[in-house]
Amino acid sequence: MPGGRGWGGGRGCRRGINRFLEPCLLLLLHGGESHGYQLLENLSRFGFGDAPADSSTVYRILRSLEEKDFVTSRWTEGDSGPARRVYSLSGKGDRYLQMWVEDLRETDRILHRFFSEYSEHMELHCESDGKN
Amino acid sequence: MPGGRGWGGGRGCRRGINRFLEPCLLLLLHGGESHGYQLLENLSRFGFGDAPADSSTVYRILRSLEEKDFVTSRWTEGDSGPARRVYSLSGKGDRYLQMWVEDLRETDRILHRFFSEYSEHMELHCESDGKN
DNA sequence: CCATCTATGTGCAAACTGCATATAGATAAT
DNA sequence: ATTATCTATATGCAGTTTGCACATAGATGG
Repeated sequence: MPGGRGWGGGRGCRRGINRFLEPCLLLLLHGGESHGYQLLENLSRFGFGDAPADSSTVYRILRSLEEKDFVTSRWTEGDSGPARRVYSLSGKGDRYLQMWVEDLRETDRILHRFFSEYSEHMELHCESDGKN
Repeated sequence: MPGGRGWGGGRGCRRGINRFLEPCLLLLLHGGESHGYQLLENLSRFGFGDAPADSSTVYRILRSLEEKDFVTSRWTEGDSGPARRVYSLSGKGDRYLQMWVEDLRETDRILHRFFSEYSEHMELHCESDGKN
């Protein structure tokens, strides 16, 4: 099962768009520097169905973005709570976001191609074919 | 890099929608029984950007679909060439396709949520901010 | 006989992800 | 003061998916 909504997903069970958290984080950082925990909360704006995004995945993506120089980070002492690693988007990261957007537009086209194939096909099979 | 179009992808480099070949194959089989090689050719109808879908992936997905009783298969001697393993969609597979479609609609919603967040954000940043 | 096309498959390594768990400072409750 | 909870970051692990390379084998044409 594709691990999607309603068909029981296990550990490595994936669904939806690959690495989709990455462009979401990049977009959030385009709005200004932020730290992992805050980004995690702001990710809810993108409404991932039900699940509120796994924190470990978020932190790992942020570190991998830094490895590739798409973001930079520095430690700061907040007004309260433990120290935070604050990330900022770089110019390279900005361009990377643009590539992601193009890629997602292509994904969107592919998705709609599927939907149109689907409805076109289902028009010809509108009688409920009682398959066993 | 997300392995997408234009940023160099390696072996385990994934992109786009997870297991997307699965609903495509199910939809093709909904149109009538077929074998792997033929399905592989018909997949071009879904226009996966440039790459024409990897054959090993297609064959593996077909076997995994049979394992879960979403399709059945039988061997046939064609008019020409080697024997073919011909797959047929089962009723269970038909329902599985419906779940896939719902899942893809949700993916579509999430994708458009991203796009609207993106354009909404970019409206406020229309001046080209020369990030280094 | 050899190259090529048709057709199906395995091996492998890289990559992604969700869950569990670890760590630790700060804050609130008892 | 001790304990629990919240904030914040991170690692380990195992399951899953994927693309590339490669293997196998029958059929067909030169």
